[in-house]
This record gives sequence, C-alpha cells and structure tokens, in this order.
Amino acid sequence: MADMNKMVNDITSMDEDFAKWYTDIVKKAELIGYTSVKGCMVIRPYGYAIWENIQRILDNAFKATGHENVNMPMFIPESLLQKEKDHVEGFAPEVAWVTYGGSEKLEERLCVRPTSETLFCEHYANIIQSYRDLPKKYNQWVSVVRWEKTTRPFLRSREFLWQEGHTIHATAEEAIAETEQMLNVYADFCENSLAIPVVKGRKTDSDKFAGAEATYAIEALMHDGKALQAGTSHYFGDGFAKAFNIQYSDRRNQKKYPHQTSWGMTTRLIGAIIMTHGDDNGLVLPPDVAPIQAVIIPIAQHKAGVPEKAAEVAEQLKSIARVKLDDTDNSPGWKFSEYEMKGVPVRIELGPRDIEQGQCVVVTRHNREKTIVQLDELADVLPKKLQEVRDGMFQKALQNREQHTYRCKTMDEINAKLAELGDGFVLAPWCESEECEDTVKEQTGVGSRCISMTEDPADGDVCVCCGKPAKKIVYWGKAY
RNA sequence: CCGGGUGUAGCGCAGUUUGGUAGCGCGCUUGACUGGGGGUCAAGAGGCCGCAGGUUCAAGUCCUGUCACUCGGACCA
Repeated sequence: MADMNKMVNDITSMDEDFAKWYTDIVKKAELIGYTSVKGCMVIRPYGYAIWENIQRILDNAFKATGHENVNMPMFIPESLLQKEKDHVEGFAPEVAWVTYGGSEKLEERLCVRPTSETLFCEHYANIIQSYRDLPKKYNQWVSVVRWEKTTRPFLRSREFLWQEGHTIHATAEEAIAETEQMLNVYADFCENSLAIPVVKGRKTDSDKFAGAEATYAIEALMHDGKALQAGTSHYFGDGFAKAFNIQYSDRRNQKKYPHQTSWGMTTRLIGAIIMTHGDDNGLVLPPDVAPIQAVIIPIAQHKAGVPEKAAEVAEQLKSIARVKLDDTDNSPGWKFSEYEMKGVPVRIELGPRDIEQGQCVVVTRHNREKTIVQLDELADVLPKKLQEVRDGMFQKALQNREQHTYRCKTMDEINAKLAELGDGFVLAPWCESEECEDTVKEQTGVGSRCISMTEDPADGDVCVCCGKPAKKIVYWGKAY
C-alpha cells in the first residue's frame, strides 16, 4: 500500500498507543473511506457497500418490530430546537447554523439537525389527539451534523450517516419496553451479523443523552482494549411531550402526556468492525455485511481452461453468496494480499493443478486456513465456510474481551491491572455519586462506560472510590 | 478554544542548516517474459516547490505576511 511509508514515518514520532490506533484505523479505513472535506467522511464504494448491507439487515429488523420509515427535514428552526432545555444545552455547542438563504440573511437561524427529536415532537403534536393514535413507531435513515473539533475516520466525523428511530407511546411501561427491545435488536445485530460481542448497560446520569430520562447503550471492546459505544437507546419519559405540548385523550377522556423513545446506530459501526476484527494483514469483514463474501482467484490464467473454469465456478456460486471473480492480470500474490487487506471472508484459488483434479483451494480470512474442496461440493461448502468465519471472528473477539475484563475492588487494583494487562473493561462497584465517577477517571484514566444490567453489587460491596456502600456495578473503560 | 507539526509529480518523501540545471521510492503508460503469497526486464509520461510580497546577478532554499491541511489536549455517536 502506498500510504505505508507515511504510516511508518508517522509512527516513529508517536507514542505506542497512538501508533497502534493509527495502524488499526487509518490504514484500514483508507481502504474504504476517509475524513477529508472539513471533517466530513468521504466513504468510498467498498465502504458504502458495507453500510448498505448494514442498512438492509437493520431495516428488516425494524420492519419486523413494527416500525415505519419516514423522512424529516434537515433544517431545524432555532425556536423549535430551544423548546426542550436540556436538549438544547446538550447539543448547542456542536450544531452548525444556516444563517443565509442565497444572499438573504434569514430572520431565524436554522440549525442543521444534530438529531431529530424536536422535529418528531413537532410532528407528534400535529397528529396525536387520541389514545387510538398511539403508539407511533418511526425510523429514518439520514445524515446528521455535529460540529466536532477533532474528527477520526468512521469513529467521529462532523457529518455521519445513521438511522434514528423515534417512537411515542401511551404509557411509560410501553415506552420502556420499546427502549429495551431496540437495545436488544442492536445487541443481536452486533453479535450475530457483525460478530462483535457487546455489553448492554445503562449510562450514568452524567453521560446520558441530552433530554433523556435514561440512556441505554451497547459497548464493545476493540482489540486494543479501548471501549466503543456502538448504539444507544433512550427513554424520554414525558419530558419532551410536556415541552412540546403533546397530549392525548385516554379512554376516560382525560388528557395525558405520552412517553417517548429514540434509538440510533451510525456509520461508526464500520469503525467498530475495523477496530474489533482488523489484524496485521488488514480488514477482516463479517460475512453478513462484507461487500464481497468470496473472491475467486484464477492461477495461471493464460493456460487453457483456467479462465473458463473460473467463470463457470463464479456463475455457479452467484446465487449462493456475493462472489467476485478477479480475472485482472495482476499476479496471484498481489490479489491474495489485496483481498486479504479488504477483508474478504473467503478466497477460492483455482489453478491448472486444481482443475485437473476437480478441486479448488478455499482459504478463510480470519485464520488464513487453507482447505482443499472438491468443485462439485463447493456450493454446499461455501455457506458453511462463511458461517465458520463469523463464528471464528466472534470467538476471537469474545476471548479478547474476556482477557481484558478485570474485576476490581479498589483504585489501586484498577491501576495495577491496567498497567499489567493493558487497557480493557474494568468491572467495579460504584456508589452512584458523580464525584466518585470523576475521581475514578482522574486517578485511573478509565471513565464509566455503562452500568451493568445483569449484575448488582453483592452484600458488603463498597464503592471503588469512596468506600461507601455500592449501589451499582459499573463497566469502566477508556473510550474512543 | 489551547499548543505543536507539515505544505516539492497521482501517493509517500529527500533537498532548506551553507542560495547556483528539480530529485528518490511507489503508482501510472507501453511492450516482453511470468504466474500456487504484492514477480522480472526494458522504454516512457508526469512539477507555477501552497499563495502573495521582499532581499539577491540568481530563491524550493533567506525575510515578511497569508492560506490550507494535520496531530495532541479539553468536549462528543
């Protein structure tokens, strides 16, 4: 790769952690996209194809749980954004403003949506009168803008693509159930389709979404031990409904405030894939979302019969998987490296020797294992190999997470574990005070990622920081 | 917002200290041989040295200004 030189030079002048980050993400991200225009991502075709696959799978899951797709405007009038106090305060520092329309100065500034709660609320206020109008379950696939000061490819860019789901329900119970359901949809998607093991948890108050009553998140551990928030699901209570005066009449003709949720996943998922699975040879893509699931590489193409057989195999596999035949005149070695770098899960090598014996060589990307497969069995073997790659990737990531999850009772223990075993998740009890949360971050470098949903403190557990009785078990970690 | 760094061929860089014909690697083009891990050889194309002033017989190199990009810190999907 041409940019390798730059990488090596840059690394020599960086500390080790940063060099690792750089190798992991910049080198790999450049294959599929990069941040270039004013901190906004340019996503190349290969990267966009990954996103399209992510969209397809998630969208099906949303439809299956009763959501409808809509599209809200990109611009939000300032007055509308101002309606919910916490919400504005949270987003104000990072919104981009439109102040001119053509050469005319606008009477009211328009903000470029950083998220669309306010627009959905405006919509709800217009359409909801009766309990019969509830629930409404919407989703939209759009881009949003947050004027970040520092940007990173796929992990943080000023404009990013995402889906945002917005729902409104008659009761708090229903809304809470929705919040949890979508968190589960996200977690299942990450684990099954992306082969990324995730921790489900609730955000601490200091970390929750601006305007939310509760924020739930899935957190994944990258292979360098840093944590990445891969998706969020918020429960709003009736705060937005009150701010936007959304009311419905219940069965007894009483005016009630409905309860809302929102949830989102972004192109950051592509960053998560890169950072979780990537290795020294480049990307490793989960088969479900890989643009090319299997690449066929003919060897010694000039020899009679080789191109014909390769084309025949490609044709045969076309309906089974996303298959590409690379019949360019690059050398086979070059192609091997190329598709490994691009993370193609399965490679099929087909040369004169193979053809003579009615076989081919199948190589799985995650472990680079070679298997000889009879050509007439290939159609059955390929789906199994793809599954094998998914499972192998998941196990590898899970193992990495387990090796880098430390149970700690004291601050000293946290520092010792991190120093000895490297960055990772720290599982430690907490008293629920914000002061302790801050102190832990200051003294150990790990911030609170989320509160465990599966585990509560045992009797006698005390806060890792202040020593008072613990109320929650928290996942701590360094964040991207 | 604070503090560093860099602008020279498509990409990555050297050349700047000490002013004197514009260089290297990769990529690209053409052809030949090759082909089971980025293969070999040959011949080519490609530059307003970020921009604007200044000093000088002479500026990529020195001076002044300016623009752009980038990295780290603090904040965030």
